[in-house]
Amino acid sequence: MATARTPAELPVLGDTPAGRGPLPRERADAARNRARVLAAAERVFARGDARQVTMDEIAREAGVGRATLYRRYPDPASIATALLDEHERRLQDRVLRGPAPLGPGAAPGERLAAFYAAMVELLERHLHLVLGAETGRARFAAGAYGFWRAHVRALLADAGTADPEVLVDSLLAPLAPEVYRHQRHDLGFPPERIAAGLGGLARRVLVSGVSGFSGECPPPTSA
Amino acid sequence: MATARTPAELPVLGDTPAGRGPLPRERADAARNRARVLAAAERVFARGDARQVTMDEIAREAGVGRATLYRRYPDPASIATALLDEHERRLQDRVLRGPAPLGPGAAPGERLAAFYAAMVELLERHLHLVLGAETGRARFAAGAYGFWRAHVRALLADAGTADPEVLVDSLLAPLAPEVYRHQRHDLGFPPERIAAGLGGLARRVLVSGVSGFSGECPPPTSA
DNA sequence: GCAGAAAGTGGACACCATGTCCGGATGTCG
DNA sequence: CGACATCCGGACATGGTGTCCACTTTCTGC
Repeated sequence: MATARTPAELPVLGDTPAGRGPLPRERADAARNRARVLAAAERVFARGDARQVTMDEIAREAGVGRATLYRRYPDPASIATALLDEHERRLQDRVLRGPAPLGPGAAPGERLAAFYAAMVELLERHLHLVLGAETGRARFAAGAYGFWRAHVRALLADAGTADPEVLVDSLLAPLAPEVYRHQRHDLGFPPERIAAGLGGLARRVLVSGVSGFSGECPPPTSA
Repeated sequence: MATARTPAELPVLGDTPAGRGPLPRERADAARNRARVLAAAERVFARGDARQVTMDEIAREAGVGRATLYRRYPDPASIATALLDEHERRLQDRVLRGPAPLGPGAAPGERLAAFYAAMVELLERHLHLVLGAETGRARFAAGAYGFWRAHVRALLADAGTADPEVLVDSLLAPLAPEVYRHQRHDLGFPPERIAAGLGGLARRVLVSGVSGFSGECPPPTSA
């Protein structure tokens, strides 16, 4: 009951929407502009409110026309997503194949705590991008959310938690970028403290030995 | 240690931004238009995507000029907030002075579970307004969030939870309207199931006898 | 009642971002 | 080196924003 294994067929992030497919080779100027655009977007998102970055602004910063942006990305959010892709993929790999407790092998509660810590790290480093990428409902449609959701749901199921399907979104909610921004910058808590709080939450919710102790606490049946 | 009491000096919602203050009386045409605007906004938010309701749309629906809207409300979100005010105030009153377990008197875990259930009820009934009112960071700046935050923090402190200050925002995160919308409409879960999941979470996190792991069971308070 | 003052109203305006189109420039391949 | 496909970016139409100001409605004091 203890070894949480993430199912193999988890949804993994696809290629970038640009899709440098196998078909025709990408032209040199196109590649140059793609790099320019991404670099410029990184700067633009970093300075100022990521939530109201405009295509115009990125185009100006990159020194290209707006139509060039629209050729590949429909909106600023998708550019932020493209920038995040690599980082999220790396983290997904650590979850799937890395060492415990983030990777397979540890108890579900410990794995969830480690996952929380890793996500806090990601948010700390790339908050501006996550804020830019996940405007409201887009968060749930994103490929990354599907992966995290499947992972945490598997941990919940492995720990024998009641109704993992409905609890999983509640446990992912504290990782919404707006929540982290509030805790981190409005309230001023250091990342370690936020991660520690979430870790405590994880261990309390996913008590794997729920019936293993002497005290016969009736499982909290929901009303 | 069990009786959770909410501090008396909780921040309570102020008057509506219109501020029908003591100063000059509100003119008849102004009152008439205010009612028109609110009724129209209710309709507009209810039909379609609350996140992209525009001042133009509300003005047209109300049959008034845009400048009339701008006189009182700076943006659509503040109109939605005004519409929510009454409902949230009523719920705040039940939390402060109503019967247990939502009001004072029950164990912290039970009170949090009841609070979750009440919020799910509010979200179910007025989701379109909450979605319209809380665009990203505005959620945390709103007066209502301050109230819920103080309440839940008091419950955490009363249960002896470690670092309530940092945990409280994580426990409020599942109530973000976007999260509820996803669970309710993308995934199709009924409100009762969502409330039950949150109730289980509440009882697990707020185990009042946190240090005594041997025999302490949460009191079997019936709902 | 009535006139004047104050408050309220809404059409008009300038600004900005969006998303698309097309003439021209730029690579790539034969 | 020339032809062709691809790509670029200025220009345009659209729609929302927020403000200004001339006009109308209501309230108050005489």
